[in-house]
Amino acid sequence: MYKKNKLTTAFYAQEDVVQIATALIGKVLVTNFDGDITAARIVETEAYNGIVDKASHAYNNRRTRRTEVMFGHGGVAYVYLCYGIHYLFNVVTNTALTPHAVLIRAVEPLYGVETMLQRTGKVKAGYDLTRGPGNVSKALGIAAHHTGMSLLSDELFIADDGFMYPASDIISRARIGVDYAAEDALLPYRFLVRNNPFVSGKRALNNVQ
DNA sequence: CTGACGATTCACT
DNA sequence: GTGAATCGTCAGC
Repeated sequence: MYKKNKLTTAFYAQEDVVQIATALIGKVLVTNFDGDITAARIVETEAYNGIVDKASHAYNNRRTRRTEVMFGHGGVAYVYLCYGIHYLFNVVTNTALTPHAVLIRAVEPLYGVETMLQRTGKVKAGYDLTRGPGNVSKALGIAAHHTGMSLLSDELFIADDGFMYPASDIISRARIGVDYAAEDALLPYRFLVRNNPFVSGKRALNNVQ
């Protein structure tokens, strides 16, 4: 399912991470772990612009065991534990030594809802099933050990199924939870689909022009 | 080795 | 709106 339409190495290697974060809106994130297939359309992303971005883990060339994967080539997963509880799934972009990444913050389920319910322990498939980055990883079965996995693999990849949101429905906002990043916290690096109920944050703010 | 903390979520008031 | 949960990571000693 969707395997023939995987995004390519060239897509992930693009120079402008903000452009990639925009382009990922509407694409399909697919996981196939242990025979359980789940797929969901991306409706919210955030760009992290490498060493010059105070909100990025790689700011100022901060290179540690955790961030090392971002310093490799694009097209691989960067998954880390946040607040000791939630795994956040990122797409590494650009080429080696340019540690760009895009955080997938919300998706809309397309396939495997039953599996998502099992993974999350939820009984009902509401908007909160895949709303917010922690929930996205949980529903799709993504955890820390997937860090470094290629997005060209058959277990974890992103595909283009031809669907596109109207450009006017994709809007930008300041990123969430990055107040520590000073002036960079104000950059409009968060992209979301207007009026989409799976998008995280306060509803009203997403519906505004 | 130690302590502080986070690209969050959920239950509760 | 507020606060707790919970642990890997990282800087500092």
